[in-house]
Amino acid sequence: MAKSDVSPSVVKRLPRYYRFLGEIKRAGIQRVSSGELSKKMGFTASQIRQDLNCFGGFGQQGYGYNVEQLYDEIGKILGVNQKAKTVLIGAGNLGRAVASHMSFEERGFNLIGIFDKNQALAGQLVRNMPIRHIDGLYDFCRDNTPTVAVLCIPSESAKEITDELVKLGVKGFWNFSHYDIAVNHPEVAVENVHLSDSLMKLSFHVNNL
Amino acid sequence: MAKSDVSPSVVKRLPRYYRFLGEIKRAGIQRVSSGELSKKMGFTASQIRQDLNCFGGFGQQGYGYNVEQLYDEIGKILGVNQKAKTVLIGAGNLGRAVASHMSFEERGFNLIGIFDKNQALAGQLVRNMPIRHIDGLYDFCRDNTPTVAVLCIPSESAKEITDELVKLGVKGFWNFSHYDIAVNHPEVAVENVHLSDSLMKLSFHVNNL
DNA sequence: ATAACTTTGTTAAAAATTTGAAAAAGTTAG
DNA sequence: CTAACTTTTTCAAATTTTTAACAAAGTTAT
Repeated sequence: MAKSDVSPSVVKRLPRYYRFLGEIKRAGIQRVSSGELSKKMGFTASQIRQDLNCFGGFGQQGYGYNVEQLYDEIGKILGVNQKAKTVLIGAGNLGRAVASHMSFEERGFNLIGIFDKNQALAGQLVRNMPIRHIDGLYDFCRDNTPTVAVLCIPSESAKEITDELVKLGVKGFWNFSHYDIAVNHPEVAVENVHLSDSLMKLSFHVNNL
Repeated sequence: MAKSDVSPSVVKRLPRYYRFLGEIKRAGIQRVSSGELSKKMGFTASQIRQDLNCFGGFGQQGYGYNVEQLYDEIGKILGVNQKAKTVLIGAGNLGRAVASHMSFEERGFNLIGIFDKNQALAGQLVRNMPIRHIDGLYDFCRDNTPTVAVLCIPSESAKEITDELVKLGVKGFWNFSHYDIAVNHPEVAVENVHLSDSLMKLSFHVNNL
């Protein structure tokens, strides 16, 4: 099956598999069956087999899956060995935390620049990288051609900056803002992290236990 | 339809509706049709009508939906007017950013305590609230009975703390750690924010455009 | 080498979600 | 007040996702 035919539901679970396999691999476990994965991950064994089979048979009857091989294969599918040049826009509380906290390199990204509109932040180091003023974004992108942007900015500024970044060749957005990139730019890849949506979902569930 | 019968897919979209209705309400718009919502939000009109109908007919034929009424109704369903007592565990980069950045009060939560195992952070103010040492968590919970916890801690510490919090009566977790609460405590409400999963999903999509 | 056992790959069925379309109800304009 | 129009509600069809079951293949123990 071609990668682009993989259903959204499967894509959503791939990172879970990857993380879990990484854990048991580091724990020294060499083989694992769909049944064991099922018990520890909370998916049905049937679903796990179905998912993994989208990419060709990695398992072996009577044995199960080789942890390291499966880990590597899923890593390849996810592209975690890529080095997509990435800029982060917005170095407020959230932006700085994301910049410092995330292992971009282990997930297929290479963070090459951090920008903020607040002149006072300029020069301050985050992750050993100076915060740059947003005015330099255009030139920076022209010179360094990043393909991915992380948006940690308020939604008011988001439309303008997104439009510019798309023009400058950015193909993927990790979007922490409330601006709806996907509706306005259906041609790029967008992954939204809507923290307040998540919080409201929790509110719903807590109030309906 | 009873709230607990609402399907996960619908619950996932409720916060989107709530946010968007809030925006257009603040912009002074008083009525809206499913067709307009569709165009601006990127769902089909049919789906929107189906979703909103789960909770009883808020709309009126030939007119559409009253923005303010619909906003209030969805707010009630989500429980954003609640004040669930909430503790945040882990005041590292991410924890501090979440504490400072999120509008807990507007989403149904009341943040009453921040904890960290790092003694050096104790007393430091975040959101006008002193960081407390984790050793005080037990007494604090016994005295203040929080019902929700935000976990911004590494997964190694997560199991122990989660077990203790569940014993102390915490019913909902906003989980930024990689520890799988839901598998081990199926009785509580869990909303996971797995940033690295989201990042890997973006990697997949960027590499398969 | 053989037999019993395990576990995958695969197919089919079931369940859930999304989309489409028509009937019912209310609005707006003349 | 009537007729044309808009839009929801509701029902049915199509699609997607999940679950179940079984045959095929390989492993392990004797």
